[in-house]
Amino acid sequence: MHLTPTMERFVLHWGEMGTRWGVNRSVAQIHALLYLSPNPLPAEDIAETLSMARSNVSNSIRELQSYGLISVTHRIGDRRDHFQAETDPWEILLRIAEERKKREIDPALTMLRQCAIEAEEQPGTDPYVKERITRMLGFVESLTGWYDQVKRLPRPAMVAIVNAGARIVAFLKK
Amino acid sequence: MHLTPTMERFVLHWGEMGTRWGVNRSVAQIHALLYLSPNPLPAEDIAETLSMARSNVSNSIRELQSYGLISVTHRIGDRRDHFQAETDPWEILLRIAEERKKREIDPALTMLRQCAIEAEEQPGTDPYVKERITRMLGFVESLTGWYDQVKRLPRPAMVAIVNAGARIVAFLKK
DNA sequence: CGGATATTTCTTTCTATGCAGAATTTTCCG
DNA sequence: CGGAAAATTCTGCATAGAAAGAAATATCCG
Repeated sequence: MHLTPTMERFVLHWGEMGTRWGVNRSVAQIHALLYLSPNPLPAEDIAETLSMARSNVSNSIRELQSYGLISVTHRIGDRRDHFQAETDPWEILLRIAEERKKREIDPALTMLRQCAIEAEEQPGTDPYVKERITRMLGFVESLTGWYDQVKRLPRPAMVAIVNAGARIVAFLKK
Repeated sequence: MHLTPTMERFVLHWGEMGTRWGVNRSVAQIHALLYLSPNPLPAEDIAETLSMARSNVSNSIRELQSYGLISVTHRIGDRRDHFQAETDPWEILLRIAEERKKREIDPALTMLRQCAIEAEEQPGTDPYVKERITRMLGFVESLTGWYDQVKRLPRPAMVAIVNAGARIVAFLKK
């Protein structure tokens, strides 16, 4: 697949962004490429277009699949896998959020709960320390609770919330 | 400063989290330590408690300051800087969000806008590619617009929104 | 079954970044 | 003004993680 200068810029920037957001450059670049591509691409093409090793594409694809960001399709008379990306930005955001929650937030919650229990049991624990831990735990719990509810909403509802912006508060007061 | 096993666990986990969220281990560990510490700590103590080089503490402190997460205080008869962390989780979250937006999102927006213009100008550009770029741009713009409004809200309003959870939609329909 | 094509796994570089320690600069007090 | 204490900047090394390439495995078709 041929990259126009615009596509190349997009792919490169997306790749750099990835490194700042918990995935490596290759994964993010492939994601960008598939996001832009009008049609599904076989791994070989991806490797060639992005000048990276075929094995690297293979591993990166696996990572993208674990996020649920890409899917496999086939064409008659071609036994290679063809990959295509989810193209709805909302869906992309939510799938990434879900996976990162699983990988990052859930373990953090476990740790915080454990710390809270320990701090309670250990008699000598500084009350300030206790308080800081339980406050942080409560905060993360309430945020994840909010997230768990909101993520189930139909897309149009999410759009409505975002469009309402800060006016949401006015509604709440009613 | 002495670390209880609970504090140590907290600090270590926070450090690992940091690496997944765009700051390095040292920065996150220091942040965790200061978050837990009942009183402000001088750099020397931090270095000793966490067994890291004094220079490393110095650089990490600078990073934390650029996020607005810590502040400097002094004690009479002691000319060393003493550092203390913001302890309100909401404030912590918002300051991190603000800084990451500046570092990550704003440049991404610039790139997307540039790509959108380029794609428009270049006559041969695939309409699908154009569409994907403008959709992503619109999405990020609307999210950041939402964020810019919400971040200004008083803390109690944010708490109210989070506590309302998905019920927020019911309000919107009214 | 055999061999071509496709894919994955394993091993080996390579490189960016984190961090320690040295060197330098700044600050403050006698 | 010295010179001690504190803080920062600089330099280089060590290492984790990313990516390449080799080797192994799987898939499919004649």
